[in-house]
Amino acid sequence: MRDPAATAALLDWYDAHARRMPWRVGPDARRQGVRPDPYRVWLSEVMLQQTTVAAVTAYFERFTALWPTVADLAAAPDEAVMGEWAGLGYYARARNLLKCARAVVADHGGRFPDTREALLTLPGIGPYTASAIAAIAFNRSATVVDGNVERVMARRYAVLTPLPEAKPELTALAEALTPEARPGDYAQAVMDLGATICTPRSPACGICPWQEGCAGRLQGIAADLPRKTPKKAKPIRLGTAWLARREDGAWLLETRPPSGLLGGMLGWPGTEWREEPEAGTPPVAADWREVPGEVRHTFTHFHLRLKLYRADVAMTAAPERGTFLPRERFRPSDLPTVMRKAFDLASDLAVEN
DNA sequence: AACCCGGGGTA
DNA sequence: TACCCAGGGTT
Repeated sequence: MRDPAATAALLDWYDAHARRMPWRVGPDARRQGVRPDPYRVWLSEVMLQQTTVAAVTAYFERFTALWPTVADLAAAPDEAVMGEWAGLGYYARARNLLKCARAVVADHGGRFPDTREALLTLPGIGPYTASAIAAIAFNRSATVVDGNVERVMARRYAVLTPLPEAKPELTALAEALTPEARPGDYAQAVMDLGATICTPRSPACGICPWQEGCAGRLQGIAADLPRKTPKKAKPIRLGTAWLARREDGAWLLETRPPSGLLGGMLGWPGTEWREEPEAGTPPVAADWREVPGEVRHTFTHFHLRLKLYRADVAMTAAPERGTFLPRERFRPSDLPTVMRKAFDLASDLAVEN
């Protein structure tokens, strides 16, 4: 049900308190009719999938400096993009980012389509991102539903159904409430509200522009919403990795398979990661030394404990797995975090030798 | 519909 | 520790 008074209160609050972000157009420019660049909106929204604003900002600045337009990104080598994405997580996003940029250039003349429906056909653009780009970049009245919006709706309407079962209900409530005017600002306003006032714990209901219409607050249950079905405990998986350095300083690395965990990223040769330990074979014959300690890292659905071995090998070494990456082409920042942790731990050992 | 997929900040 | 996050793809 539309609520013009609530919409006005929210937009007033947004105009006064909108968070500054590199991909946003400031209020002054917006009043002069400046629209955000669809490329920058798209890039920021993909980076923001399951990732916080604080984590995204530096990556966004780096990407737009390296590749100012979608055509620049489409022309970039895969390894360059995967390397720049390293550390941000959910690496399927980076693969789909490139696919999408190349599709925009090849199929849409280098311009993003301006409807939610057309945006939905592009790789890596789902219901949330399609609505966000349509509303923010193209001023279309699309309903944006992310974790913030789900929480705000669950509280505003005191929805007791637990997530994820409640998703359709919360989406319908958000759609019914979406106004026709200023769709992009409205979408970002609800999300800002969820991020800064209607927070998961200890919501600041006393300063909320929607406090009067909020059933959750009236019933005193806002902080307990949305309800969630319990999650499964994460199992512990074990693995071994081998870090070999050649005499010329090159490191033995692999490009991981294009799909699955850390797909398409650089990594150290090693065993599979399983709950039961696995012996495994080193990738090259050498005098392997055990690295004291272990790497601990938590993924979406398991905890990993990684045992490391390190060796210095001759120029004549012939590895059965992996490729020696020359020192000048190896940047530790190109590694996903678990692999960078392994490098850091093994490097400490090298100093002692 | 269920499952897979990172990483960091926060309480 | 557990939870949270401007979700999407695959099967």
